[in-house]
Amino acid sequence: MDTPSANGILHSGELEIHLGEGLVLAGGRALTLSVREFQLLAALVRRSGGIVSRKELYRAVWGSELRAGDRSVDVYVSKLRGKLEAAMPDRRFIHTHPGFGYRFQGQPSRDFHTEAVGG
Amino acid sequence: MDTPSANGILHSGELEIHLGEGLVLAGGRALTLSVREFQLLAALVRRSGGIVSRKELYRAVWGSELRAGDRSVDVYVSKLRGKLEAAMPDRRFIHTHPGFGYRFQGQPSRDFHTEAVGG
DNA sequence: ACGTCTTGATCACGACTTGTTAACGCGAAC
DNA sequence: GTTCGCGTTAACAAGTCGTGATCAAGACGT
Repeated sequence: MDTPSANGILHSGELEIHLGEGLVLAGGRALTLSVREFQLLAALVRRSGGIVSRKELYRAVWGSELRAGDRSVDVYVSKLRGKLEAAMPDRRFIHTHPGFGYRFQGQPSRDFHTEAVGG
Repeated sequence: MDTPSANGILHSGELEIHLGEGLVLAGGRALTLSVREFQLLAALVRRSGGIVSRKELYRAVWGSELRAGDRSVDVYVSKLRGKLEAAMPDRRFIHTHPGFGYRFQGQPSRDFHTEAVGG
């Protein structure tokens, strides 16, 4: 599911992230992301399947230490979700793990109690 | 069945506990546990197969002494059972030993006089 | 059988965390 | 100068957590 590929392209499910160019293709369509949005997505996808804490995400994207009360990560996760969802409705890529952080999942998982995957 | 710390990942049967991230995979799927639920599970799995008393569990998870009448451990065992059972029905991981405490068992055991797992 | 203590399960409520949107200032492009 | 998008902070909404209370069910000795 997750190809860390040599050439600088991350694949995860139907997402294709061209690291060098800042380009993201979702199911073939190009997304328009700001620099921060892009970096945040890249940071999450690099650790696809794992939970990444806000501290780590902040370090990875902003390059400094997360200060108490700073909600930037949450705001950008929200924006990112909006754009991903616009491109691919009925897919949820970024999952919240309260108290721990966020987790990116490229493949939909045969989820045990929800997942109304239409037809 | 039980691999103590390869790199911060506990395996027990079909459970995979990533200690650093707070991530639990049950049969490949990610569970969403609260911090306490996660720590409780980790404390039980660390002593997989052995009985862990409420006192010990409380110390391990809450970091202080269990006070008389405090039912927190029981409540969280119940929550944990619920989530584990949702992920893997017809498996029972956490066993009660009345008067002693709780015991985690990763593998289903073909036990000689108990375990009527009605099929 | 009975009574008693332990454990299972659920609820309500306050505290806290996370989601989301809007306002503001800034700098770039025109 | 005006317009535009971006990034930050603030504000409010929505959701989650953890605790103690409560009642049902189970274990255990007599």
